[in-house]
Amino acid sequence: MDNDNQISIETVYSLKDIAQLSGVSVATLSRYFNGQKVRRSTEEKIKEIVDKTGYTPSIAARFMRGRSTGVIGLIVPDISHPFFSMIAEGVMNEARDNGRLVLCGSSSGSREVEKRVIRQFSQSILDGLIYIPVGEAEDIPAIETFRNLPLVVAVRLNIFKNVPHVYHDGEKGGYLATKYLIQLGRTRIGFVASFWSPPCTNEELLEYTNAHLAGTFSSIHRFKGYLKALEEAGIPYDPKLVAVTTYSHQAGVDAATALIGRFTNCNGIIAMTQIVANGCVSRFKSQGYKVPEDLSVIIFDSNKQKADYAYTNVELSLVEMGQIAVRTLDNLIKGKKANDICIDVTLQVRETTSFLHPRENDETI
Amino acid sequence: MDNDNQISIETVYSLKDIAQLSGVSVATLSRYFNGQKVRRSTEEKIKEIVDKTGYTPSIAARFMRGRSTGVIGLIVPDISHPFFSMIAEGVMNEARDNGRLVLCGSSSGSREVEKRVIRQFSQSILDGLIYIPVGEAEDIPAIETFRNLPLVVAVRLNIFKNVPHVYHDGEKGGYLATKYLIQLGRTRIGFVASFWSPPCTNEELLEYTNAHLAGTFSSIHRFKGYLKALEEAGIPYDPKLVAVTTYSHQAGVDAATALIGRFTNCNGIIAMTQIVANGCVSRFKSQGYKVPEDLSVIIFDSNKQKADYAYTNVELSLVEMGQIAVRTLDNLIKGKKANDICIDVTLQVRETTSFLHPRENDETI
DNA sequence: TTGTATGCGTTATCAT
DNA sequence: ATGATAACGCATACAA
Repeated sequence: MDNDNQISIETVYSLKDIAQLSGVSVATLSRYFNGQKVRRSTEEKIKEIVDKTGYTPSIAARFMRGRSTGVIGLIVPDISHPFFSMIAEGVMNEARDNGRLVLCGSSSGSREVEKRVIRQFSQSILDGLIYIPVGEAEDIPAIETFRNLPLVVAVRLNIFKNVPHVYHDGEKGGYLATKYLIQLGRTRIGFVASFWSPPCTNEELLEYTNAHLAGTFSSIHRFKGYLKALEEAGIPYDPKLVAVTTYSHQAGVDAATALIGRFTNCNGIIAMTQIVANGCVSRFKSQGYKVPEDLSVIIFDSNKQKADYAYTNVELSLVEMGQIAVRTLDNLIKGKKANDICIDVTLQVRETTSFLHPRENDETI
Repeated sequence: MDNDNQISIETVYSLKDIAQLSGVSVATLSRYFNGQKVRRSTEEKIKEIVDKTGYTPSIAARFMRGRSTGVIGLIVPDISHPFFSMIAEGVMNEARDNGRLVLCGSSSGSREVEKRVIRQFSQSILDGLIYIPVGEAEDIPAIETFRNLPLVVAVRLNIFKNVPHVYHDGEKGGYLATKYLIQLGRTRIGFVASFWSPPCTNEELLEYTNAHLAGTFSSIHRFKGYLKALEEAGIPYDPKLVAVTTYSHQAGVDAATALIGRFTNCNGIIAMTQIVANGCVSRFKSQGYKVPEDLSVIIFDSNKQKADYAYTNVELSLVEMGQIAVRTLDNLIKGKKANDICIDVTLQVRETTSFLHPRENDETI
């Protein structure tokens, strides 16, 4: 309100405008905005006008000249799923703090949609891309699809050669969970493996572990840890204790139904997500099981969002994964070499696990 | 593998390249790609080359010429929160199906961060912006901040004049929930109002309803419906039955503690989210309350992600809200006028509500 | 219907 | 250290 310049905050200014207003050439201005040194007095003049106008460079024009735009892409299978939205939070936070913007697309859980998103993205203005593939082994896009875009794969492994992958140590997670249940005196441990679209039956899971594309599934990695812990403890593997299912609440119910129907005397459960575990537990409860006494449960999850049960879980640090993915991509964009990053996991003991107190008659549950 | 052109799929092509390869001028090409009519034979030639090269227009150059980029912005308070990530899913789906891209930023629940995001966004290449403000009444950004960008506000009301808002009918939701609990014979209905940062105490809530910025809070709207239903039923309002708190699990626990501590003989609860309700319920349960018999609970939520309790809830259709926001923004971008859209809500009766069976001695709980 | 020429905001080259 | 100018890929006014 103090003085009424003819400079309006509504307008969008170009370098040329600023040059005119400040009496400094566009070339010098460009250099200034790109961090090069200018004379002290020049800087003063520029700063004044920039303050008045609120000028900021056009990222479109910048990109047209072949420079970086500060925009990175993020493709997730389903942004409404907390697992991915927490990673996205990490990506966006880290990106923002580095002055980057995030172009985000959700594949809605479908490879078909994912392809469309990738196509849209690769013709876009991105400096680089963080790609979380839909969890199906078939029909993975070819690396050429990404057209020389600096690329980081998150969550999943072994998707592309020579592309950095950021993932959790699933095998260690499966191992820790299983070992802990064994330490609690539980030897009938159910493993509920979740897939977006299950590639095999419970009978086939052990063999499928060695299949060509098996390395891309988180359930498989965790399953390997499960096997390792069993072997270490001298407990024979029983495929009846495996349920192969998907990622929904109903999937958990179905898995529990299967485990109960096979008379496995299951006294421990390892599930991939909280939603699935909720389904499992509700089914077991309706059969009279008590958690954690009769059935101890461990999940893989980030415990940020507290649920009804405080699940004992393998902590997955999802926000952190997003941040790491951005940093890795940054390195790639700057031309540095970037390697795969395996994020460590820890077991958080909460309320869904306890020592096994054997009943008089295990058969009659 | 059939014939070996000198056209490589790796290269990025410009209009000029396509002009050279097809023998059509850049102007005609430009017109063609913008949907104008060209001669049949010309179209054939263009199509052939486009197929071979995989050419797509540079959105940066397009934007520089003042045309639309197909990019819209989405600012959410916290993408890791399921409430917002489900809206984001709707936004991204609808945007994708319209050939648009979504630049997405998370404010991490802080007005300060939100300001930075807005600043980044408004100097960006957006055709328009969907803005979900952080839930604090203070320090709302000025409309000028958005620099003539077509703008749609989602979730919240009364943020800007002459800007379309897309929101749920919170008052109806509060009314439906309260009325239903009353129909179940419950007259001591606790209202757990959640805020990102509570602007008043439970004693002050009734008065705060008329405050300047109160219209921006979803809790307030729902509270109005609560009051209306009470009045209709001739039940006097009791501020002791109100708990003003935040959005976490712990907030729910605290709210329950307050309600219990005030000896309110609460037999119904209306909570804003599932997380909060979970906290509430766990606290009441530890005091011996049974859900739904002793305490019936209704929440506001989208029931997509099934929890342990199948909560009776006011269904919020969040994905749909995202879609509607995009369509509204589309209209705005096309120069059409767009009005506020109030999305209808319905009550979904599930397992956390039942008729009240009075105890012998209500005092001794 | 099609082509030519100009300008959008920026960076890079070259000269000063 | 700074300024003038060409070039980036596209859209459009204008000419053909």
